[in-house]
Amino acid sequence: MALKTLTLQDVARVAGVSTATVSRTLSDPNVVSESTRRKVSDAVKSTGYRINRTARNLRTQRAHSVLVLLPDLANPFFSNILEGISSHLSSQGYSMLIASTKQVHDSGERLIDYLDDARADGMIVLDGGLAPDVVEMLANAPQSKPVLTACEWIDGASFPSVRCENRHGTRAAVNHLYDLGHRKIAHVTGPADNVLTQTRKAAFADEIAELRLDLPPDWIIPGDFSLIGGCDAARAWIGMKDRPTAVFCASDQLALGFIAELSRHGISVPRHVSVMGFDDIDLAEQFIPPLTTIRQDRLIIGETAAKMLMSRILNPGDPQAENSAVLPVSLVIRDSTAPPQ
Amino acid sequence: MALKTLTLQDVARVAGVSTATVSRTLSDPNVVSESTRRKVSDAVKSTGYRINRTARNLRTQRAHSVLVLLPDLANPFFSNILEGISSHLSSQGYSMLIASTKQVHDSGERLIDYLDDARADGMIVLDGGLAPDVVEMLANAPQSKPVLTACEWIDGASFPSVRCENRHGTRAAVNHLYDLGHRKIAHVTGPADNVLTQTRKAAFADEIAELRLDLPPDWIIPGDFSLIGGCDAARAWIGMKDRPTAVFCASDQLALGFIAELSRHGISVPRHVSVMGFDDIDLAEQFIPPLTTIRQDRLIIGETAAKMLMSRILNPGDPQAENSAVLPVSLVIRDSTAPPQ
DNA sequence: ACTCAGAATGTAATCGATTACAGAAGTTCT
DNA sequence: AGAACTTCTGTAATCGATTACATTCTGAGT
Repeated sequence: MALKTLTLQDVARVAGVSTATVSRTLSDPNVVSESTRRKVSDAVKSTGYRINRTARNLRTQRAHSVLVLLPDLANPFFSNILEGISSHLSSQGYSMLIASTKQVHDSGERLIDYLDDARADGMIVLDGGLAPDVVEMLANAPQSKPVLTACEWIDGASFPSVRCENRHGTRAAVNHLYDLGHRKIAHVTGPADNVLTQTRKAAFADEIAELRLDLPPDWIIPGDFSLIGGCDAARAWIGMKDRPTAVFCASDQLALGFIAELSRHGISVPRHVSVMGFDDIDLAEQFIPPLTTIRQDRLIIGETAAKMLMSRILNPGDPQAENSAVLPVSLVIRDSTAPPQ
Repeated sequence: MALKTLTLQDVARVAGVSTATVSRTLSDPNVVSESTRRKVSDAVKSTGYRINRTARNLRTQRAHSVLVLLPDLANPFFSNILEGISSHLSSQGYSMLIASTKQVHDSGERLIDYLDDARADGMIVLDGGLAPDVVEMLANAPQSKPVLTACEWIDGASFPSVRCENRHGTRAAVNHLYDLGHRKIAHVTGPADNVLTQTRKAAFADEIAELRLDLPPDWIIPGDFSLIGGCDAARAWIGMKDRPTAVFCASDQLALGFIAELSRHGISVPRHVSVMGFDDIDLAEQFIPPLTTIRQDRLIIGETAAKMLMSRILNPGDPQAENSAVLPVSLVIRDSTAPPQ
């Protein structure tokens, strides 16, 4: 049962040619003659030969795989992004390795090891909150392997990145609420140190100012992108003397938690207050009420990131490699927003 | 900047010993003398040497990584399982490769290639719906590398597996509804060809029979584990002449979709009908109303699967390797169930 | 001082594919 | 026919770590 591993040698012997010829036939069929090509492919079929990637990787100095780093594997927000990444990578014969920041930390492994020890040819970072020393290391990547950030990015570092139109999306959200007639609009933010939080918060404040609306400090409610954060924010809203009539949450999860908590207090959306999210996760459409939100296409984010990274891996040092991409977002109007009472 | 890659040779030269000694020092410090150990570790530090895994893998005939196969990366149900798997693997110095059945199919890659071409040392399958020819191939795994199924399993194949107490969970669900006073209980199933669907459906029917309750055929409502499936099922329920007063859904997503659709028709849960799910996904607790469900601990499922696979990888042919594990589930009572009107 | 077991280290083969270089075979042109 | 290419194929070195086997060193025992 456990056959001896088949090697190029075996195929070469069966085909009656040298290993070099077999290798060439496999990697670039056009350089060998028609007859050889047939002999070799027959031999491959009859022996059931399959290439040994490890050997190939050693010789070519490529791992033929890419590391994706996320803050938290259990967060469904990333699933579609991974799907997009993996889809492009596998079309290129590359595999996807996954690690979460938390685990890397727990297991005492240094992130950069993946790049250093030839396990991966490049890296896509989905976590803008990497510790500064880690960022430092990546920036001086010893083998100068490409690193790219997606969704989030890292302030102060200059990795190429894929981002969404966060400013534009935020302003579209505020405008939507304004158009419905809202004049008292609050914002539930993500975690304080997050780049998306900062960008969206600033865009929110800018747009509110441009519309000449009031913005008391406590209408910026600190959150953390999670369901629980949304619940907390809802309680903060409930406790306000002068309650905003609309709330723009920095993530869908926040918005869902917010609505859920309100509902436990007998407050109904959008009757008593309009609520918006950001992301358009799968559940947004199915929630009660279906959530008005800003949609980012996570599949495309993933694909774009993978494409950009692959092009840097395959053409290292190409000066005209795209350095960053900004992807569009769109306003999706559902039932969680309505004119104020 | 792009330094020549450091090899064992370099370390050996600096430390003034042979490559064999360096290698031994790294893999098993106890076999070398105290003084050598220090010389080598100094040399490693001063050169900044990092092992080349590809070379090691080639020589040891191990990939030091495991492939995880899921039906659909975008399904949040799997995230926690992945977290559990990855957590254990990385503690063992192993990496996790991920592929989705869909992509493998799209890219024309054969699954077994991963095992065949030395990219992975073993495989965890989270998709019970693999095509029979694929299963056939895996079963006759050429290099006899271990394969294991988790959550779902494959009828007719005898891979070791990690499962949950599906029967017990289902019966607990039915009993909970019965205890609340329900006598007319329906079941929304998963996709027809799924092993979990079949198991839970059978357990449901058994328990109903044991309780001597009626079960008209249309009270088994076909679904597909998804939100949309739940919506469809809700419309089926609405269309019934004699409506069941409680519905046990085969997944949380089904239950959420079910409740959402009812709500769009002005029907409220649990006032007009009690609804239960299965899984206890993160959102179950935050939904309105919070969902009564059967909890499976997905982190532990993942960890268990990884442990079992690793033990088979590290001790191949160990006859006393655990062949399968059945993990407990628990009833989580929240607000989506109540006594009938 | 001498033997000998055991510990520590070194030498060199090995894993399996790729590829630089050289040589053979086949074409075209004068 | 011979020169000058082009196209194909083969030989052998190479990627970087591991490890079987050989060798040297150490110290205990007599």
